[in-house]
Amino acid sequence: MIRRITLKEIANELNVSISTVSKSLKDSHEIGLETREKIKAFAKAHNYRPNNIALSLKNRKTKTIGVIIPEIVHHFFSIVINSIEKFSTENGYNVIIAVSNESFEKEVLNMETLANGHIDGIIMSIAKETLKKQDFHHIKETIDLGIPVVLFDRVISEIKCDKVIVNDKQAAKEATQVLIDDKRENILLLTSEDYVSVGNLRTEGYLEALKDNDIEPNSNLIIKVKDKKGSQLEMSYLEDELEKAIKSQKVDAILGVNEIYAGSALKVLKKNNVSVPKEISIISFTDGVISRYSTPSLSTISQHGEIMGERSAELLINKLTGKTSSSEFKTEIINCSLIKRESS
Amino acid sequence: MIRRITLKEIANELNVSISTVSKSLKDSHEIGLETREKIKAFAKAHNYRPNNIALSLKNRKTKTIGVIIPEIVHHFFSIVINSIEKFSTENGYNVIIAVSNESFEKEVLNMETLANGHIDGIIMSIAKETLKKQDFHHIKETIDLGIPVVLFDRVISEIKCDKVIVNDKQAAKEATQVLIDDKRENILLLTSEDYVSVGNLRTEGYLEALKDNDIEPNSNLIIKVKDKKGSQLEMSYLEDELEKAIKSQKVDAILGVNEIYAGSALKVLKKNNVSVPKEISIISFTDGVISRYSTPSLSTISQHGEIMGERSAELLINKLTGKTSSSEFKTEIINCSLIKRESS
DNA sequence: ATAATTAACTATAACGTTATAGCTAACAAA
DNA sequence: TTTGTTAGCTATAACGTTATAGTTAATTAT
Repeated sequence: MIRRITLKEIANELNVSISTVSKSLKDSHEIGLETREKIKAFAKAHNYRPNNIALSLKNRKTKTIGVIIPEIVHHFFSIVINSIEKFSTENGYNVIIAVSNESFEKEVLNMETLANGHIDGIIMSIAKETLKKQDFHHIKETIDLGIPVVLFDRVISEIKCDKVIVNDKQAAKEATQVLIDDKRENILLLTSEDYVSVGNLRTEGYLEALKDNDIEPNSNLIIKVKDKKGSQLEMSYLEDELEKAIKSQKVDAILGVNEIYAGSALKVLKKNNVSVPKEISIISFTDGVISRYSTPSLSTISQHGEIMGERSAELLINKLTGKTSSSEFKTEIINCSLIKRESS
Repeated sequence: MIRRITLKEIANELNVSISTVSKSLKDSHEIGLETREKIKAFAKAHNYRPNNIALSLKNRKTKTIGVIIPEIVHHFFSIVINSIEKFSTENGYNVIIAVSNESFEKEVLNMETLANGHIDGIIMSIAKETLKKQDFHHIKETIDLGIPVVLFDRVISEIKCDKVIVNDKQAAKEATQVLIDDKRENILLLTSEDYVSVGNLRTEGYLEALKDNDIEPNSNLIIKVKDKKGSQLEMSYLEDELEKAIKSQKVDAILGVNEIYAGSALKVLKKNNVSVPKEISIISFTDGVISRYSTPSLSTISQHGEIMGERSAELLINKLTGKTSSSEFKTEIINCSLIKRESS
């Protein structure tokens, strides 16, 4: 085992001061050329690398970004992380990941750990439980500490910070319109519970499209999937409700607020020998792997996770490097796009 | 903006020395009860939190684990990360993620960055390009620096460290046997190129099963998917080759070394109106979301990513805490299990 | 009464850096 | 000769901790 060499050790070996070594390695003209070259050669030969922890302490900067997400085994979030990681690395930042698992408590804990020196800024998407509780003190405290925060996807207006969102409402409206234009008027909406901001916005878009086309909204056509932790229950709830719904009334289209819901719906329809898209067509949010590999493949609304990740990282890094003022906040809206496949 | 309070500031405010504050907060009996209580109250009121960077410098420990993976938008890897994150957090460690994107250069870079003070140990799965190049100097150097490394899934015997793998060969053999028992003797293997250790082992298992049943292996029934970066090309290669294969010879089963290959195969079969599993049955590795949501759902061999992640983290943390000797290495083998669904 | 002990606290060094100010010798300018 | 300048280096403090080794003053033992 070879311990990493330090400035001090180099200084001792070459009988110069630590300052001389430090300056030489920075190629300072304060140090004579000969000494400088000698020190650089020695450092190189001994594979000197500055200790980042010491630098962090000195500079009060860690060059690390914390990302807090509700889930990691999730197509959309993993795409966003990937893109954050890519952009950050390119700009000299490391990424440290924390998963809240949709739990308020864990989110708070994660935030506190990260805020204690580990990171320069945070990118996050809020846990469902936090949204339900409406308790955002941890986020506010972090911001008060001078640590910039960027919220993406699941955001709240109450907090003043940079945000990156998708035009959920508009996208849902447009998707609904596409279904209506296809002469489908009994559109079933598979959405999440009200406190999830994005689900809510998508529901609004759906309702607006109906209104614009003078279609009376029908509460029997809106299924709000109860989310139980441990998604097994969640899914069977969805399946039961959907089966009831299609048996008790006419349904000729389904709009799902995420891929899992739509994928499950497709399974239910097939089980009931309903042909897709002939009898019922489907459009869903989240352009993930389920949509592409199911049969028929699902038409989806892409939320452009890569762009969201990149923009989030960019907004944060701009704050960290002082490129943008620390008191002015931007909300970037990414336009969704409808990817037409076989299900519609 | 409220800057985090430091020991020094508390000391100044209360007219005591920094040592007194430090000791009081650690409830040292060297300090009188009254002073101690006063300091603790003050610290609490001002929401004092020790600066982790300073602690890291002092203790030469960061309480952080680095994870280097080839991809993050990938069911298996994201499950492993999730599980590493969970176990690590429970044991007081943070997780910092780096993605090699299957690139040797990026893997080396990631490794060097992480090894410069950021982390106490590394868990990694080797990039394809690195496996191809057979250049593992970066991993060896890290180990030489006294930083413990745990390899999972894609490992190499050349490096002495803890490893967590799956009994790939045996699992492939068993899956092949299941197909043979179902009277399928023309089993097509969809595998990766030779340098990918796991693909290789799975191929070996497949061949062994054939041999055990006195079936002559047929090279036309083995498709080695060329991996081009940018998976679009990779997939069309697979689709073209597979289509040729099923048209030119009898095929009654397919074994895919991962879910993407199997999912793509399913698409090809459907396009060609081949009924699954009646005419051709499918078994694949990686128990992900594609397998569950495709129709028919795919029988898969689960690699138990959660267990792999947990074991990897456990092995590493045991090294970090000195629970296990730093010179003895273990290879844990996780048993795969076959999950039977509709495709076989 | 003097030495020994103890309680309660403080000073210092160290972890590995870097920025600032300071020092010394050589040489140039007045 | 005296002062000023410059090149080339060093000392010091600081980032926020903690462990070790002091330092007092009061108390106890002899």
